Amino acid sequence: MVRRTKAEALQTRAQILDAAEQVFHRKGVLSASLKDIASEAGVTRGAIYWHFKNKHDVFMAMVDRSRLPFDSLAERAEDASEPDPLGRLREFMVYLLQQAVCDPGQRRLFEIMFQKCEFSGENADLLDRQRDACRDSAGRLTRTFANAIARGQLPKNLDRVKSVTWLHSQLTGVIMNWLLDPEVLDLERAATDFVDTCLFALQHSPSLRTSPGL
Amino acid sequence: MVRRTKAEALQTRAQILDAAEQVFHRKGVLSASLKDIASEAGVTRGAIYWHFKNKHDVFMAMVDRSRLPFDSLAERAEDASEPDPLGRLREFMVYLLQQAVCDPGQRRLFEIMFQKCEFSGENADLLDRQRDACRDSAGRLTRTFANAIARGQLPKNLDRVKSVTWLHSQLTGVIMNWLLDPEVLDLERAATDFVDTCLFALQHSPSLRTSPGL
DNA sequence: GTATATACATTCAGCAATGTATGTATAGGC
DNA sequence: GCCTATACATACATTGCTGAATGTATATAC
Repeated sequence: MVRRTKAEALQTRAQILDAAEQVFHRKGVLSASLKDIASEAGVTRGAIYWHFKNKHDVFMAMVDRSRLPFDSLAERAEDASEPDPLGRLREFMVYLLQQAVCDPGQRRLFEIMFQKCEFSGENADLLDRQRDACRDSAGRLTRTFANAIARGQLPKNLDRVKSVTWLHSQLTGVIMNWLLDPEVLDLERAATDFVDTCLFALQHSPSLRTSPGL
Repeated sequence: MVRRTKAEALQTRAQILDAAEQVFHRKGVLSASLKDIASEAGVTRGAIYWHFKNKHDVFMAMVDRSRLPFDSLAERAEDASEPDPLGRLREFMVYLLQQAVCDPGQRRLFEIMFQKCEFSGENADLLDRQRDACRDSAGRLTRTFANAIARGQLPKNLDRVKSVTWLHSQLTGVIMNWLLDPEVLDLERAATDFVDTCLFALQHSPSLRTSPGL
């Protein structure tokens, strides 16, 4: 091959990331070699080393590429002027679960992160970033909860830390468990019931309140 | 070194598995080499190849070694003659969560499985075994639920598949989330509240029933 | 007491992946 | 129309690990 235009170079970069996603998903992040990714992308390793520092750099770029679609939905839920914060939160959670089922790219991403990835060595910083992302979501949930409490959608004496942590765990748990065994349950149908059960528990479970007697 | 007695050989084997646990936890399963494990165990790679076929075999042996303590507790909950199946289930879940916090070995195991392990290539069968183990637990939960329903501890029209899947997801989600960020919450204290919230939802959430109106 | 299987240590060949160095043809600025 | 940075491909050296082969000293069976 020869020198491409800038637009073509960007496309090459995207091709490499697409290929990486496929290969990471098929063989696992650590087991995948740059040779694998290169041949999947229809280029040589030289091209990869031109666009990226090394495999870890490719992986990070691939992860970064796909954090966008969820943000807008989540933001609306934590907007203080939103009259129905719990409704937005419900929408968001259902959407997230259904995306995991229906969007093959999203599902692949989840499977890579949950099953095909070692958080160690070079990837140790990825664990930190996961933790940061986790705390971000927790912060959003906390603000959304505050709005919901102000509007009487959640009880005033809800233990914020406990309930946020609990709800967040529910989401990751459902996704992870379903990915492990997708056959046992039609998650797309069950999503709303799962989410509603979580919200029901938030609203009514005494064990998530600060003062047990209320 | 020289020829050891059978008892000493068994101890060597255990040493290797202990070392593997440490090294897998520190470097990740795929990144760890047999050389690492050997030097951690104070033996040479020759010793490992004597006791095991390869690294994957070591890993499998390490995983198999630690499935025992939970079984007895879980079994009591699914015993049809148990007068308080939900109470046993509660005990078991709380115990499981607290073990993840307090028992360093158990925690290490969880961290290896959740964060330091790629389920791909040679480890693909491990994913199958995870799935099997998951279905085992689901089966136990199903039987326990049946007992609880028979004894009036859970509603008659509970959707078995949905509720079992949901509860199981809660457990794995809580453990996984806490392992990612142990600082934000004292899980040992929160464990009972989390479990009670889950049980509360099982008992009262309309979204887990088969017929919504009841 | 001898023979043999055992429980390792040591050595070696070979591969596969990585990173780098170099080649090369073109795009785009002047 | 030339020059240079760009966007790759190709070739090479190095490394680290694996698995198997071999060595060896001792339990243990007989």
